[in-house]
Amino acid sequence: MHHLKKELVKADKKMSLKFEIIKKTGNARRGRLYTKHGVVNTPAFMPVGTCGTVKAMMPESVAATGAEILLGNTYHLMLRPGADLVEKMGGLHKFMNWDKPILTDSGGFQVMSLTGLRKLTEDGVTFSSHVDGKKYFLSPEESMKIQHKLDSNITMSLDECTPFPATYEQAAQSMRMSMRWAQRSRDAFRDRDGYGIFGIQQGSVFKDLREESAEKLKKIEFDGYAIGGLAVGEGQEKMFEVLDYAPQCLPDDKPRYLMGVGRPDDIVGAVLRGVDMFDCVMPTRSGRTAQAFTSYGPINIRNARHREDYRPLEEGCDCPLCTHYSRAYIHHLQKCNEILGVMLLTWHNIRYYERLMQGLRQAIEEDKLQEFANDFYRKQAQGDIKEL
RNA sequence: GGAGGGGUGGCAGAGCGGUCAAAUGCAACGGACUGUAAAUCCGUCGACUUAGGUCUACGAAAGUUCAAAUCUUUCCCCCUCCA
Repeated sequence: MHHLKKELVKADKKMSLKFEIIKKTGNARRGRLYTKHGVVNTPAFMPVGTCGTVKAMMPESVAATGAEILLGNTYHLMLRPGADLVEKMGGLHKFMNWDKPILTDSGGFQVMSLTGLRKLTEDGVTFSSHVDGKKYFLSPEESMKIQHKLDSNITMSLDECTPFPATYEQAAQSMRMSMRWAQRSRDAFRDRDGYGIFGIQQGSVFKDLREESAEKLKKIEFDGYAIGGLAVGEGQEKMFEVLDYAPQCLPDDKPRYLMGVGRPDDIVGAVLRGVDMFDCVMPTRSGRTAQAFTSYGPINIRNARHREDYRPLEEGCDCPLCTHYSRAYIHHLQKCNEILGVMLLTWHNIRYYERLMQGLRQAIEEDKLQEFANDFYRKQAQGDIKEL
């Protein structure tokens, strides 16, 4: 046993995160990712906890939804409370009372979303903090250092999330810089058992750029490969076009993570195309803006038609909202801007996502993914359950 | 009884001769949200409309004026203070 483990480590010296695929159906995979803080069953959805909290949720509640891994953010935590403090407090897991795996984004998304507040050079990015205007410098090396201090299980290499639309030249230039940064990130990453680093493919909507990016990343060797720069305004059709080839040029035996995606229908489509991991603010942000996810499509619970609806949000959902409260009540809470409304709806939305992932995983295991997807899309298209 | 202040769109509240179908906020109605600068943002919000306009509107009525939510008179309400 010991011997076997030693051999594994020796043979796989650089790789410190184990990933196994237990079943394949078409391009879809059912896998397990082993980290120091536990196992992640894939396809997996990671709720977003940017500032060391999944907004409006207690960590124990997040765990109760079935989520096995969270996303945190380098940029936000570096500003507040600062990486040194998190380290001093025993790492992000302990600090925020979440003992399951954590993946941290590198700040690459903020390179895109904070245009105007940042200056980009080959060396790195200088941000003017959106909090107080103070200047912060983030390079691949700096981002790795911070993510080490946060003690995240999965470190993301620093990239530039290429905005859309981009010309071929812009996309190529941006992608190539991200690849240089990927190498620098990998070099600065400290391998430890149960921890890993993911590279991020870019290339916008251009097939040969996506391929070139994948080749470069494979050469560097990562524990997992992310697909970045999608769901940034290109629309689902174009995104699926890219996903028809992008995951396939990444290594087959490593997890594939589609960053920032997405709506439930995006996720189902992406799983069919071979993606294993997702993160998105959609369930949490929507919880705060009255959008509720259901098997019959998203609904806006603030709409007047829910005012006197005594039914649960979703029949058969086991979240606290659906088990104990009516649509009328959550409608009322949201209209009154009550904190509880935000809490309950966030909980429901995350639970909806996690149930969807459970369904996808089971469908892959049972070789019924296509039926599952067909059923899913049929119901989504059908729209909200008709009023009684 | 005396002195003063006021009545504006569902509510609060600006406007005090033309650029006013009337600021702004709230409410209402709808939409958006994809590696979180988000408990946020964006529309609509008198009625018709061939979308250019047309009509009805700032307590009521009557006036002044080319022109009135804005000025005058009377009336009806409301509020504050003094008897």
